[in-house]
Amino acid sequence: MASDESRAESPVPENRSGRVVHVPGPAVRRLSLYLRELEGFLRQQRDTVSSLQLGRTLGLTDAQVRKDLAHFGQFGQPGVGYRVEEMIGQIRRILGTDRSWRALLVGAGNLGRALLSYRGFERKGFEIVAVFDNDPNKIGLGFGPGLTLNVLPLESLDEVVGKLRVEIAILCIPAEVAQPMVDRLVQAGIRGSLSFAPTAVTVPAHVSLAAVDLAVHLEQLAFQISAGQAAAKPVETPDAT
Amino acid sequence: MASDESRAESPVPENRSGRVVHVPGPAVRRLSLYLRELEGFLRQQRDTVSSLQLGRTLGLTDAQVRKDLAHFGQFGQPGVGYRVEEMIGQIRRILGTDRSWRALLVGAGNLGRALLSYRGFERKGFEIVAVFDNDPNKIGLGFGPGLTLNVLPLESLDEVVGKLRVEIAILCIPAEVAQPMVDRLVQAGIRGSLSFAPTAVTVPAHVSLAAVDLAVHLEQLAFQISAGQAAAKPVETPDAT
DNA sequence: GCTTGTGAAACGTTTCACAGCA
DNA sequence: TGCTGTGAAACGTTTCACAAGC
Repeated sequence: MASDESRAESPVPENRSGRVVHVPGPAVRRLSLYLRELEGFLRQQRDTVSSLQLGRTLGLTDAQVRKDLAHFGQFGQPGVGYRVEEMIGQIRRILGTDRSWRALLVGAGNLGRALLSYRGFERKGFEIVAVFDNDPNKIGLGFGPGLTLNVLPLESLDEVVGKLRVEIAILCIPAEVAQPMVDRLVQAGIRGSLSFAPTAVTVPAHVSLAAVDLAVHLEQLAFQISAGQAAAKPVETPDAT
Repeated sequence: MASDESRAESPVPENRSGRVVHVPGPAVRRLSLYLRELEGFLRQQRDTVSSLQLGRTLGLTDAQVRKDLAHFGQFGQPGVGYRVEEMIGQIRRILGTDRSWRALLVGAGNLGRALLSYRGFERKGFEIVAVFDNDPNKIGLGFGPGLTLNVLPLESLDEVVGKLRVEIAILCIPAEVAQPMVDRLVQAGIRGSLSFAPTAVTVPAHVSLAAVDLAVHLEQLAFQISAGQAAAKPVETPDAT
């Protein structure tokens, strides 16, 4: 699910010197945001950006930006800033999106359809290579942007994961069936899941999980509106297991 | 957007004694998860739960659960735990979802359609009362579960927000138009926005913002898979402005 | 015996402030 | 002068451990 807490406790990548260091989970989460901003600067033909500029629209201080990036190496030039193109490449490498990932989608409902038609995933390096559903009426239907994907029955799941070397599963299924489905996917060899089911799900230690609960985000908004004067800093709302 | 760091810096609610206290942002985010778990326990006819049971599937310690809840008052009974029904009511009250919220949706694309057809929002107290789009071909089309909502032109936005007293906007629109649309919604009197546009957005201090960037969550997954051995704790992935 | 609520300690993250480089 | 990288300080969150209540 997509809601909350989250100690995405950062694993232990290595920095330029090859030393293995601890990287704060929050820093890793911000990396994706820096990348998104940098891609925007690239479209504006900017060659370099300073930490101040990079943090501005994200509501982050320049010091925060520098600290975050410094966890992974020394990328900036004093007096100049960070080279936009180089930094994009570096962050992609760090996040592991400098190559493409094969994903499958489980649940050919409205949300699944919406995700399939969204081109943003491909641009970021994620390719949805198969769609599954347990509804016999949906099997075989064309799906996705060019209706090039046929909805497959769950029976073929193991086979497809193996043959197509699928590493990531995206779950757009009801809460009640989320845990068993994740278990089955793990069994099939999936290495990570992005779940949109509004329920907690657990996975073995060698498998990764991200969860997005859309209702949780609305609840956070309600809280901010009624209890506070809104978030002090911009928030990319977190989700938890 | 829904991705990113996020200091959803917790506003300053008051606890049972009426004292205004600081509540950690992460604790507020977890409140939604506790609520979701509690609703599950309620369906199982459970009368009470202990902090240990409540935290288990969320990957949280019992101490964490108790500390979080204690920020808002004393709800538990030593030796017994928390009364499920009462706790649900308390958390709803704290989050502000003990009443219903009117929301509008901007962007009648695939994602917008998926969100509209999702009944989970209503159950949580959020009612989508209007849908807008800038595409003339979509104006007037029936939308939503019973096709009861007609897509409206943006010209009528101010009027609708005022007449229907809409407080929350849900944005399913392209990145390029997200900031101007948010500005316009704020102008119209909206108090909070949930944005799915893959871009940073800023709002004035009196307005709340939650942002969910679906691609960001996949990137975090890629990082966990390639750099780490997965998240140490379950994660409801956060999003940021 | 079981479980809460809570100070105090441990731990983690962010901010500060500045030396050093372009 | 402008900006990075980074120790050290400040701050925030989580964990511990235990007294008190059911």
